Amino acid sequence: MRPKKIDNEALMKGLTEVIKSKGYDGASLNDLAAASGLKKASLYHRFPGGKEEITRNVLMDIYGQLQENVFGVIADNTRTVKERLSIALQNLTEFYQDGEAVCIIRSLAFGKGLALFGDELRTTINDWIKAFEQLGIEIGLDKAAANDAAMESFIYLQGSLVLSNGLDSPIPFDKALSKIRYMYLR
Amino acid sequence: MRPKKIDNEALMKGLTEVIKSKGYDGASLNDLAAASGLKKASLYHRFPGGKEEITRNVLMDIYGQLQENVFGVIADNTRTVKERLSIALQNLTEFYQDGEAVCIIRSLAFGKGLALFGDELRTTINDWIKAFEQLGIEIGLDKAAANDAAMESFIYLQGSLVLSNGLDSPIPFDKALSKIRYMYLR
DNA sequence: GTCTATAGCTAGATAGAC
DNA sequence: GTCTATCTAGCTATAGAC
Repeated sequence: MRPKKIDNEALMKGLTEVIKSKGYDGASLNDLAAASGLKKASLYHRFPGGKEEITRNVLMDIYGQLQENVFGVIADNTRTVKERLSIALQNLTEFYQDGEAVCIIRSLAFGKGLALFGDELRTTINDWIKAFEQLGIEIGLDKAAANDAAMESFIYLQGSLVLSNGLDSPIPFDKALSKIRYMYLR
Repeated sequence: MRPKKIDNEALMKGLTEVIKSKGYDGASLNDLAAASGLKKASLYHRFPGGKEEITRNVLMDIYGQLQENVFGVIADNTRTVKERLSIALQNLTEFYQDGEAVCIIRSLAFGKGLALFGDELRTTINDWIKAFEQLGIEIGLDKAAANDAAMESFIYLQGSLVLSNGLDSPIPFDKALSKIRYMYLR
């Protein structure tokens, strides 16, 4: 087996950057090739399903990162609620580059993206809800209130990213994370 | 001057539908022509600037609708705050089809859309903030708190639409509008 | 003002050499 | 495993008849 010119990690990093910033329709294979360091034909060797397979892999990669750095942290009951929240929110801040980055869930949740990746998107969103719901129960909320709070945390994150992206300001994102923290530490 | 086959209102309606649901990159001139009832070349006669001009017109049209049905209603101090909120939120419910519709602000707030229409998007968002900020001041909030509440209302709307779109459920959108109402009527 | 026809280009995707 | 070269389809945009 011939060694890979670009290892999987570097490859996914370049591909993810393009898909996140340009969206599914806006990202061309030329863009993806340029950002990954491979030629188009080589991308097809790695991902025979083309752009759709590339995007699905990017989405699952991000799903894995969220599981490890957010959902998993939130669920780790060897730490206090406060510690878990601090780590998870810090990881989210890095993940979304202080509100500068676009969330792939949002950029795929309409048009062709929703049709192609709706199942994966719903899984990711539901995992978010489940993780924060459980955290709500731990601080004493009943099931319904915990579900409300979990949805609210997701809404804060997504809405503040739209606002921070649109106004080109990190402030809404930063404030939204503070509000999420406050929801669970009050 | 030869009469138009499709009047401006019907034309904008078809174009808006496509841009909103498919986004700037996802909407092709064939899509736009099919939805508008005109052929591609006729669209260029009406909009010499092509897809960019079409999208800018759609965006400004929506901006006008928001001004009339939301910002203007919110600012109409011949009515009580409660009345104004009820009408504006009802109009938003129709505008976003109970959470089924995609918000064009969100679908344009990244990639090529943000580069091309960033100014118009910022204007629209800032007008939203200003309208709700003024409403907050009317119910007794100080300037900073009113600004916070206004941003929060925008965040609730956008975030709940991402959630409702992603989960294909009207519930988050509906609850978010209730929360906005509650913020100003408590 | 709308149309058919088409130019010119870029998209996604594949064949086959190395 | 990666590349150059190429195919076909679709794209944005324009020319010119009616």
